[in-house]
Amino acid sequence: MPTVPTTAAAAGTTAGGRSRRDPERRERILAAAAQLASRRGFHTVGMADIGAEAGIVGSGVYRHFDSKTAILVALLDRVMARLQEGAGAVLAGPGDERAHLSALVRDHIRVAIEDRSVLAVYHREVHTLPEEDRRRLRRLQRHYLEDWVHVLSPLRRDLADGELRLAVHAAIGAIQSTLFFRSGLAPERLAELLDGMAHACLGVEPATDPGPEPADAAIE
Amino acid sequence: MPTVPTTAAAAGTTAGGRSRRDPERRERILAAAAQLASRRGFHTVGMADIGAEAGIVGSGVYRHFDSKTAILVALLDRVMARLQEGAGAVLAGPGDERAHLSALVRDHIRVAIEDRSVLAVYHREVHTLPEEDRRRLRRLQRHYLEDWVHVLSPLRRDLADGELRLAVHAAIGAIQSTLFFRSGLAPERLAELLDGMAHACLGVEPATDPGPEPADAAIE
DNA sequence: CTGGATTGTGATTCCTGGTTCACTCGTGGC
DNA sequence: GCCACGAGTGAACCAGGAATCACAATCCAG
Repeated sequence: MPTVPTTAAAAGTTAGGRSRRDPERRERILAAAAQLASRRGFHTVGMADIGAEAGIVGSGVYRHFDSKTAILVALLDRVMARLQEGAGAVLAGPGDERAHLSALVRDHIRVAIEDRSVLAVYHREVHTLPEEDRRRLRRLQRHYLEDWVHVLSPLRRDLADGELRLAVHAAIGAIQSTLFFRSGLAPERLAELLDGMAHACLGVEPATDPGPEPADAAIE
Repeated sequence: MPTVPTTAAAAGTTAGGRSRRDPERRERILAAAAQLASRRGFHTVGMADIGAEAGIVGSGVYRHFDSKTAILVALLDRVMARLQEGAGAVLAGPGDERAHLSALVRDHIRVAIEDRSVLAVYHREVHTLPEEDRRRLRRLQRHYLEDWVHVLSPLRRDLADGELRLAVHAAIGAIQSTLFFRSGLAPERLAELLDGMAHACLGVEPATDPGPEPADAAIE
């Protein structure tokens, strides 16, 4: 009755595949937390749930994270970092404002599709974080947003400062709408449509030139 | 040391203003819950907080609601109903698809600005509800969305079904972006910009005609 | 004026879920 | 092969917060 690893993965001691000691357990925990939290909300999932989904028991998670919120923080930190890196790579690359802006849009779409669940969690749970972490993340978020505004600004001279920010928020909001419902569209088509709508929000024609490749340019 | 009503409001027995028995206590509780939850997240606010903000003690809330989640449900039900009523009034009114669509956009913007906090709570907390309530609300949400799709469809013959839904989601996402940051813009200007961007997402020129007035047409 | 229903209070209960702990087991270095 | 250490386990602990209860104050009928 005991010792039978219940869940899928069946990370059994002897069974095929990974041994009881999983070197990437930490990753699996993060993935599990992201997955569960995006569906049911972070506070409704217990350590037991997260552990189970990651192939261990609830208390075992504490071998990898100090607390439950530490998991959340790690998760959100990571996705925010990913956005920043993308933006950094874009802005460091060649091209004019138009090209840069379009590249920013495309990179955000990429993250929204690839890291869908984590980004959804971010959007819903930042404000539940303890003061300090929240501040830090919000600051990063503001920087990221500022990158967009800075590039958009010369293209939309008709907009005041606050209006530029609103436009950027709206564009990102449009992109992230895909986080909250399953369109069922093929990823390419999805990306294409989001791209068009984000640009429409910004009031800027998309740069036809694919622009600087944001892919792993400045990351590694 | 006891019996001194600690909190602000000082809803004291004799003091000026409202008596200890507030006829609209229920409303104040809902308002308080919306306010607090929109800032700190629903699960991080306690019954004590809600009560305090509403001028009573935590346990007193149970005179008006059966449980904590009952408050949330009442809140979300209400905002969803408001959206529906608006859409119903719009569609019942005169005008072609263009006019209807623009009116839908404007009504959603109105709700997003007026009921800002409740809508924000909705967006973040629907999926934490118990199965049954969640289903019900999601169904209503789908109906509402369907209203938009139905009107948009003839205007965007180039889009497939799933693509129409995506566009609507994106437009609403753009509008609701205003829920999550303080633009500081004047409400009229804010509404104007959101209107433009939502239409841009939908790929439809806004109807210049103000269209049918959604205001309290079919509500009372 | 009086009795009953309603609203509000403070203390108490109770339980969920995060966290800790003592212990076991597998692994990797010597 | 042996030892030390890190990963995983199950039981126990514990706090915080939702919910309950007995009681007081208020309002409204009749």
